[in-house]
Amino acid sequence: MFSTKFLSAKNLLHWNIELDLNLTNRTVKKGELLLEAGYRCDYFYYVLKGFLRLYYLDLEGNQVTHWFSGEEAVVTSPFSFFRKDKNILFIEALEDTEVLLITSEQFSIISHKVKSADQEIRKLFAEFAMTFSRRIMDIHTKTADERYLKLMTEHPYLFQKAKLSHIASFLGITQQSLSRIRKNI
Amino acid sequence: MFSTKFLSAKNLLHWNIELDLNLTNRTVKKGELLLEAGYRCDYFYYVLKGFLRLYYLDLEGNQVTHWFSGEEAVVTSPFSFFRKDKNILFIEALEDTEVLLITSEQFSIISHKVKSADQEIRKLFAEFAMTFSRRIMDIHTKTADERYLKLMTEHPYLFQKAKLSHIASFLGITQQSLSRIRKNI
DNA sequence: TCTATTTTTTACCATAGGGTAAATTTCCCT
DNA sequence: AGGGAAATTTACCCTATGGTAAAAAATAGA
Repeated sequence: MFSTKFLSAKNLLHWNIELDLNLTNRTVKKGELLLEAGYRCDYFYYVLKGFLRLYYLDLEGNQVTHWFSGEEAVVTSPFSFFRKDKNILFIEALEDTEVLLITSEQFSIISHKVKSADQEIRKLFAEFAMTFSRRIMDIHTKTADERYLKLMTEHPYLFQKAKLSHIASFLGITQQSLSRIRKNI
Repeated sequence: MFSTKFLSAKNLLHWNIELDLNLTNRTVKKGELLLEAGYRCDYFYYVLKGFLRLYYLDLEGNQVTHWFSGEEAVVTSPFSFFRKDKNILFIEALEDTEVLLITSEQFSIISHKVKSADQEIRKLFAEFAMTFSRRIMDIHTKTADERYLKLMTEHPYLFQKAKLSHIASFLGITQQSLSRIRKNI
């Protein structure tokens, strides 16, 4: 859900030629996984086309949606990419999806050659931190109904692409509760 | 709660002389506010000594603790500092506290002169994003009891410095629920 | 178009945690 | 040390959401 003018398809493809990055891309069919828990995540994924869902499994094995990511957005499994912790995230394509893969080596090249790169990425992460921060505030101050309505308002297209069960776990409620909420509105 | 070797008192005071930053510091007595909602936050605060609590008010006017920050950590009101949105955070000193104030201008000077600055700050924000991310996962998969025990284990000193009402709202429960949880353990 | 499968809704009861209020304990301040 | 204020605990009932299970609706495949 995060896009940045800096990490745009245009810039990336330009740098790919200019800086000889050798960026690769990958396509994932609807319903298939771009990344599985247990496998290291060595990339930033830039979504050229399609729509992704990030989820993990709770102790009972239920999928919990952590994040959605659409076109022109950047996504990764931060615990794995930055810390080399064991990756717990699955990344699933909710429609046929095409991504550019960016390794940390390739990103280093960009950041050496493009003066503002680190600063721009810093901004991107500040946005990430703020969004998660805001989400915690919403959990602590809004009811499930209010969070649902807010999501509907801010990301209506989500309801075209994701299943209600995905959205329910993203909101931190069961599918049945979401169904009940929808009924009362 | 975030420290970074890069933004350390040692480095900051060194740069202050070397780069002629003119950093100022400020002391806040226990119980007083370093920042109030409604006022712009123009600084990164580096905590030299003491302990801070960040909170905001919900619609009923109740304080909701969003974050704690101890010595050698960096704190700010990101929505205000980065986006120039209206600041909603209060920063309260839970004990006599001394902070270094860093403006974005001063930070720019550092980042122009110190090669790795933007990269280090990028790491700091990645840590922030991951911590908030993890907190959302905990809210979605753990009971209040489990979140309380985790906090006790990971940040025991918190219980020396903060009131239980602060901790309860940080965990997203009422003080009465926290009391009940403590009784059952 | 029909059928099988998946997704969503509905219904029922169970439970974690909230709200109010009062009792108790702890902490300050003089 | 004593008294008043603040913090914490306890008790009560209430509500939002969870869990299980089954019905209904929607979707996809042949």
